[in-house]
Amino acid sequence: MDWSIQEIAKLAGTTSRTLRHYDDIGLLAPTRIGSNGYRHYDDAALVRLQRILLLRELGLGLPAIGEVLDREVSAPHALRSHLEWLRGEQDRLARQIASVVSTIGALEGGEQLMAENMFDGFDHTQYKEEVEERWGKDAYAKSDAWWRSMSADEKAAWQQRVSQLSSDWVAAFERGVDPAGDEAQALAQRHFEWLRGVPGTPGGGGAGPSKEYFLGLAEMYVADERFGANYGGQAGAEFVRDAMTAYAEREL
Amino acid sequence: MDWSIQEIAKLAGTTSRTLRHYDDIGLLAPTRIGSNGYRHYDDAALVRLQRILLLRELGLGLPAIGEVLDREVSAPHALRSHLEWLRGEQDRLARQIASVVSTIGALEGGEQLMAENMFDGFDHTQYKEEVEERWGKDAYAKSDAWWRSMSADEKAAWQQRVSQLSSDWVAAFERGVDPAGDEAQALAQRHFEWLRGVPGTPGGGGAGPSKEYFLGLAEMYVADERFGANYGGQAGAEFVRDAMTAYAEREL
DNA sequence: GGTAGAGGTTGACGTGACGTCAATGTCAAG
DNA sequence: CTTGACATTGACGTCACGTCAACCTCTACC
Repeated sequence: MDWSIQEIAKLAGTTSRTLRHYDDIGLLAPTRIGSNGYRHYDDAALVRLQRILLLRELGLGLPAIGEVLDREVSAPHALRSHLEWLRGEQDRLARQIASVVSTIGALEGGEQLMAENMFDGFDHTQYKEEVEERWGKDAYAKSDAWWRSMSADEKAAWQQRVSQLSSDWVAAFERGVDPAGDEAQALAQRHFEWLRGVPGTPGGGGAGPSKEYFLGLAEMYVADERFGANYGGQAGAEFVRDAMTAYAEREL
Repeated sequence: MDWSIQEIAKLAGTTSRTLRHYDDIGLLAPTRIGSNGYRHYDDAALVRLQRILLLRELGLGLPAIGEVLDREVSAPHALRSHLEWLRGEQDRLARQIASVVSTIGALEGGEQLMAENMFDGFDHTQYKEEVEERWGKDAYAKSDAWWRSMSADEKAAWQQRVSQLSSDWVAAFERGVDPAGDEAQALAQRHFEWLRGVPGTPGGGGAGPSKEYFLGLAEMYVADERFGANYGGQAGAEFVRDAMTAYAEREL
């Protein structure tokens, strides 16, 4: 049982380059090195190599594989934490796919690739037509002009406030508070006040948004997945909508 | 509208390092570079940056983003091919998760991390206890001794034959042939002849495997997800099983 | 003994999208 | 003048190798 590097590579279904790499990083040393520098492997090395490749196919990283084979951690333990990461990746992919699908749909519906994230990560201007139809033709233009008129400092401060509001929403949602309770209603009020500060939204700069606009916006948040992404997922957006709806019914 | 690199980074929710990177790769050049070398950006750059970040969140690569923004390809087209990729990744992850789960289960059931891939990517020796119980105590030992007695060349040739058989199975499955038809039955026969060449399997080296062993093996292929992975997935394993079962009923 | 040809070696670059120093220059404020 | 915040370029590290490049070794054949 004495194989050259190519032989053992073929036996295990990998390449000699990979074996040299495993030697370099100390994962699998050759059994013996000839006086000519050639690497030689025996059957114990083949077994170790096949275990390496088995774990590699499961997606483990080479350092983690080394720890398992050298008994520093148990295989089930390593696999279980690896499993968490795999599931996390799967979730991330699922969300990304949903976003891509919805974006393709929006683009094919004739919408433009708009700049997002100016207001709250949710591009209100994306709904230009809808907004114009419902609240007047110059809403978008006014909003845009207002934004462009701000200094860099003002914009940064604005964004700071926006992201604070957003993360407070997420925190409340994750703690599982009641959308109709005091805490969520206080957030809804802040959201209302915030909208009052945005010209281009009906009521912006004045008395604040109308009940209909506020309710419509809440529904749009749920309808567009990209908003949800900034508010803790679809369920987060629904939480925000419920709180906003309750607020509107009570106060507006 | 003239921002420093830090200012525009904050506005868009990214870092100055990222902006320098985008400049380096030609994705987003600063609007103006001062005599001191400082980068400056205007609102057109901000819009472009935000589009970049939007597409980046969907998972597109920076070169692909550049092509979309420079109108070399349409956004829906780019997104659709990206979507294929994402779905492929999702499938790969799902299979990997299934394998990890099954491996954890096997390990916790007291089994060892065995070397696979010696015979057909499916480690028959993993079923040592089952094999011993059903076909005699020395089956595993004989198989192991036989394998170790081969020269490197013989082993490589063996693996070549094995992988040829495997890929022929996959090809037949993917073409959707009838498991009970001539083509699949010819493959089942080759599988039978192949098993006859494996000592340690009942009938190996002699008249060939028994009907019960052949049927049991076919069921094991379906039961273990790792076998399926080498034969075109779960459905592939089922196809192989059906063909083998039909063969056994007809010929053995 | 010369010469292919197959196979071995080390060394180094490339992949993707930046994070993270390191060394150094610039600018406004006190 | 000093301090501190911010700017620059340059270069390494990430992960698991693929892919040359330049060179050495072994076997087979004429």
